[in-house]
Amino acid sequence: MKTAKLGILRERRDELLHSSLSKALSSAQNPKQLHKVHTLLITSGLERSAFFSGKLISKYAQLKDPISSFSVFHQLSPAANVYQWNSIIRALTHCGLFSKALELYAKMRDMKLKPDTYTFPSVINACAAAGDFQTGCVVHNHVLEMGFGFDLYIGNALVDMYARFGDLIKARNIFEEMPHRDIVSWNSLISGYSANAYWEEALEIYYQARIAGLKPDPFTISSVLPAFGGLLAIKEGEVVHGLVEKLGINADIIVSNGLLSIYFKFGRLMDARRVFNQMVVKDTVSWNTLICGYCQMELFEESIELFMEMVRSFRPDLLTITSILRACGLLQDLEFGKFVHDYMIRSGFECDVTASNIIIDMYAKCGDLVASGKVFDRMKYRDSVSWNTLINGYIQSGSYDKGVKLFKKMKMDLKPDCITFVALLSICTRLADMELGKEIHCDLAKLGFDSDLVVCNALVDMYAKCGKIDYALMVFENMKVHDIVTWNTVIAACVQAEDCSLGLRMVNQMKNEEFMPDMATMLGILPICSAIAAKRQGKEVHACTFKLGSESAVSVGNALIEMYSKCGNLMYSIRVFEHMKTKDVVTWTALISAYGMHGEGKNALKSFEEMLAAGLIPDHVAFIAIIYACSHSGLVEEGLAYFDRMKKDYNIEPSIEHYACVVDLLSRSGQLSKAEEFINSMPLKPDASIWGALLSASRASGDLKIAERISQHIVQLDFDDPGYYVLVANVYAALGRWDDVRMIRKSIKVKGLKKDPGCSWIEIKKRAYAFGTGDKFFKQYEKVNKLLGTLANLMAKEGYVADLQYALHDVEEDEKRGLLYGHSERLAIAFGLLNTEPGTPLQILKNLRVCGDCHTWTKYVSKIVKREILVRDANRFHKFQDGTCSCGDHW
DNA sequence: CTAGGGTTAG
Repeated sequence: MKTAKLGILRERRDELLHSSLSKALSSAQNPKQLHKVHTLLITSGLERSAFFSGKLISKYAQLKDPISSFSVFHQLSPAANVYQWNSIIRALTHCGLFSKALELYAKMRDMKLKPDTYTFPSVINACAAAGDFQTGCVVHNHVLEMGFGFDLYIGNALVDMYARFGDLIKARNIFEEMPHRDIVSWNSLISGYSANAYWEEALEIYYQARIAGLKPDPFTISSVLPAFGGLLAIKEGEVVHGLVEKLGINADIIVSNGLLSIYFKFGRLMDARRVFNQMVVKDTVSWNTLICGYCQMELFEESIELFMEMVRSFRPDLLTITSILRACGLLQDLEFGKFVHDYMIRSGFECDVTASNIIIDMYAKCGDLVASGKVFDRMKYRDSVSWNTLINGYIQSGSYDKGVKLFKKMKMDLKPDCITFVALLSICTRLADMELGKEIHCDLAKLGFDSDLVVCNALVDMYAKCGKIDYALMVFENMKVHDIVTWNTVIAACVQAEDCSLGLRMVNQMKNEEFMPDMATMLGILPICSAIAAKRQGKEVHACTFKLGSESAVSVGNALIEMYSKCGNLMYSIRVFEHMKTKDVVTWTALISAYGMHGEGKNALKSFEEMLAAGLIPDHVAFIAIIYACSHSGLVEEGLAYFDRMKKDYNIEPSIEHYACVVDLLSRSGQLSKAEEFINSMPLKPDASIWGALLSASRASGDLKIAERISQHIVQLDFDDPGYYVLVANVYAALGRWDDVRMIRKSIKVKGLKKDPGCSWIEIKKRAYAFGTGDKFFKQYEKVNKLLGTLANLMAKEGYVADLQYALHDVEEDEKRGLLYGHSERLAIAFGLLNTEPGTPLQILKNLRVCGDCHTWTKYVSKIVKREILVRDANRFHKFQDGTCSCGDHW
């Protein structure tokens, strides 16, 4: 009786002890309290009880003390039961000791202990977190073998694991086959898609969950927000923001941080700011997102101010520091950058690879490559980004050889990646060093990077800029996917190779593949339009710039000015110029050149002075433009004055192009001997362009004595441009020295040079018609020939006499006249007259300079047929009207 | 069992 009573009392006491210890255990907030409870458990002999040992293990893990967890477990084994094994595996996983957790799982199986459904979630979690795909699959098999495939928690863990491995197909399959799902299942899949940037899929699952009537929780929202951000789905993002308010989860810090982040991605600074200001609790991530967002919007000064504000109440972490270092680099604020670097070292973040990489970049952007190199050398571990960043730093500072050297060192240490090769190719491009380029091409092909889009784009660019358009096109043809940069590069390659028709075909092909042109595309197409005077396409591009909102970009405006002027519409050039809000030296130079081409020298002078008044400093190109403009309007004194001012006032050493312009200026105005004197007094060795300028002028003015002397100079120079040989041959032809003509023609052939055949174009009703010299094989040849005959008779009455020195073959006079008839611009003009309404102005394009006889001929035609005829030759525009030409014969 | 912020390039 007594013992029974005692027994009941003891039981009652044990119960009370048990429950109070249990309460104390779960409410322990810190290691100190926990150790106290642990001691009590030991003294009461409850430490190893199934209930308390498991709790202890978990509680230590919760307070991030895996060693104590393990020591509790260790005292139990080998007698530990499944519950205790589960606890230790979960504890180790929770504390990040994944391989240790997996080791224990394997040991548990070795001991023939049967895992239960509670074992697997943490084991799977450990595989996922450790990135151990193989073990993950093995564990998955165990799950199936044991018939746990339908367990909700295990299924959720598996979805998460495969998603982390990037195997979204498997994750999706498991998800689809789960007999029961909860919000965690949906969240795991959404987050898996989001983390792997499968934005559309993330949204698809999110909307499915919504349709299925699931209530989103903070996990759902923070997993789906990056997808809205990634797709720039502003409207939908705002809807989610509304939903967050409605669900009352706007106080969740991770949700708010997510909202903050997407508003920055949308470029909505004010909305981001509002989210941030309304946050009751902020953490380091909130501040980092804010600071980083300001950096993304290029508000670097403001981001540094925010950083200063942050440090008053928060301790910046590694990510704060790296964000701010990026800002320092982009601001080139070396001073502050050094300060932050120092702070980082003091905070013990120096060993972080990413942070060190950013520091290398920061110093490089600030131009201190020595400091970059020091940081690089001090790093214990380097990844490919470290190497790439330093290589790119050397490239930016122009130390290409150092970049190449570092690349060779890198190859001995680790595998270069596609970014490394892009950097190296840019070295080849900048140096136009194709030998190195080919070497790099081989290197990267061996590693399989020749299928990488960005690398291929860089290859196309490299070959094109090295002058090998055929290689560039070969790489392009072999590419499986293209992006907008591919097209822009290949279009630029065509421009570089002066193959306008190929360029236009590329533009069409690009449109066929439904690529939206961007600003770079426009800047690529405009020079093509300029070169072939494709005004219609040029106008289309102009319209496109409005659609893209890039019409106010300076570079676009500059290209438009050139395009309109080369297409013969000076007025539009001026209009574009006047509408530009910001104008740089290039803008003014484009306008000055436009006036120059159209023979409006006075306006060119005026513009030049206006440019100076606007406070811009002319560069060497601006001087070429103005001297050229003077030369084409016969403003000799003014041109010479600018040549002097360039040296005196702007300290620009004249280059060969400037000298060529001055020679042109003097000789066009008929001052041939002065030009020759000028050449002989030049400090630079005159090249073909210098002698050529004088020669063509002396031929035009009929001074064959000088022409002959100059020709000898040119022949002696022995260069590779066929144009000048043709010029010399023409002089000998005019002198009737046909043996010399034959000799020159032969030497062109021997050198393997090909002269550009004369060619003219005219556009009628959206179609371009091209005519070569002496062409007979076109549809309306008979009609054209008849019209030329009629015109010849009318002209003869007006006093026109053919200048036979421009017929360049050794034939009888009558035949010479016939040859002149066949000059391509005459064919084009006659064709134009036949196929347009009377009174319509004609616009002709010619690849070479107009010959003297054709110039005279066209003047007569303009008077006889009462038409305005605009001819663009290789140099400039000639506007023929009522028997005169706008060039005032200065062509 | 599920969530947020950082680096290099054409």
